[in-house]
Amino acid sequence: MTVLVWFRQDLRLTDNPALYHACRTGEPVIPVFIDDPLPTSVSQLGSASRVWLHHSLQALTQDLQASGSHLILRQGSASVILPQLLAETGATRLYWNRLYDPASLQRDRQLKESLRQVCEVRSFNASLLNEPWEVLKADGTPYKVFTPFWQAMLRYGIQHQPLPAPAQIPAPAQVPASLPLDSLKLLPHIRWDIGMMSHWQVGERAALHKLLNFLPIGGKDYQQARDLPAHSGTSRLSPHLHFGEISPRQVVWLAEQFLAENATADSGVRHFIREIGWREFAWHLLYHFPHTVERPLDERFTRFPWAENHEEILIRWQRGQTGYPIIDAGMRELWQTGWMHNRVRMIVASLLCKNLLVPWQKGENWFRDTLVDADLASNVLGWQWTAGCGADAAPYFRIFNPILQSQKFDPDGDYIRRWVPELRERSSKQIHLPREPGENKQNYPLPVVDFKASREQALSLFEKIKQPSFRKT
DNA sequence: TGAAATGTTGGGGCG
DNA sequence: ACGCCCCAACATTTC
Repeated sequence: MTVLVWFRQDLRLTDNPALYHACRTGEPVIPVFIDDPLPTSVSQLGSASRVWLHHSLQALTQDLQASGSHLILRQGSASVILPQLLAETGATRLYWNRLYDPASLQRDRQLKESLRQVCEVRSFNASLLNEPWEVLKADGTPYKVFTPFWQAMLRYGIQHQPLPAPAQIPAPAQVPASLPLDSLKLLPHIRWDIGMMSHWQVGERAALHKLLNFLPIGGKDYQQARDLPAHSGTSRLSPHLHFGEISPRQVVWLAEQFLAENATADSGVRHFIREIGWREFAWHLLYHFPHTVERPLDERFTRFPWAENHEEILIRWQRGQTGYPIIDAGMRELWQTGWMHNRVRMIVASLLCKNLLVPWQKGENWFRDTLVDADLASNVLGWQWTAGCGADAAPYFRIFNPILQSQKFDPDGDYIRRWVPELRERSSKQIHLPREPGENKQNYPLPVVDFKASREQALSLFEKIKQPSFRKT
């Protein structure tokens, strides 16, 4: 009698339903992680995420060890590995926490179906406040607008208090063989990961620490501070949430608790909780509209005339060589740290889609490969929102002016100075502006596109597809 | 979770 | 004192 707990993106011991219920059986528990290259590219982890995963697995291994348990690592298709492990260990139960991306959903459904013959299979919700199918409009259809969705979610509430970490995890008499972590080859050959990871502390304990430090300080005027990329006004919890080092339920629970204990805490904390709501909304949408991973939710955009030959332009954008200081700062922050401030994500995305007319999927792919948080649903929501083809999307005419945005949200230019050293000498007034053609600044490129002209071009192109679609949505 | 163009108002300089 | 112009500052509308 043994329980297999299949870890995926729930790399924590606290509030981990699969692990919790496994321990409650009183039987020996075998935690396992499988590096499973899923067949669809959209489910593959990006390179930055794989680096994070390496460290997160390391942390999980240690935490499990402290509880008397051992994480088993395997590589290959889960539909092959799991039956093997069940046979090998004689386990009679298999527990996991659900994933909600289309490919994992399909795979897990099939697995559940087939393995049910040989053992008890149970799955749990560990990564969302509520199941994506639980909160629906009165007519039973999914929400497409955030505010009513979030109001309904708040009314519905969080159904359970976060679960405690098991005090002790019973180990089997015989621990199955495990691959060494290094053999999963999650780290790159050229060790660019070292610089990136110097910005982060990985693991469940680090995540909790970060949240508890953020609430009292960051909660103060979060609403304004979160828009200033030069300040650490955001929680930076996204990668921890992505790998389940902390659960959204814990985040909301602890934030609510903080509010209850600090009557004077301003609405910043509540606004922060609302951001967790956006993550929830993203998964709600992706669950109900799985095709939006690759195709626009708004069908009219399938006929949008994106630029054909955009390879070189895309590369300039990726490398942070567009000649727009705020854009280049953001893209370089992403490259160097695996993360970008949310306000800047919107600005760089707007430039790519609306001024450079590069299909949003190209930007989405780049973010997916370079972000340590790389959350499929949030990423897709964000890019479709920017392109104007998603749910609750920015109207097509909403085009960010990178200079105005820079002046507004990085008024002293500190963020630009941090990531674009070529411009450090510039005054706070000058630093937002592209290089003038005559300006002697050979190490900083001229702007990749004329903002005003490209804006007008985009407006006229968007105008053409504006007619309502005939298809009912 | 816009930007730019256009419209309106009101204070101050000045003849 | 008054009209006139200029132009911020703000509001509205258009893209």
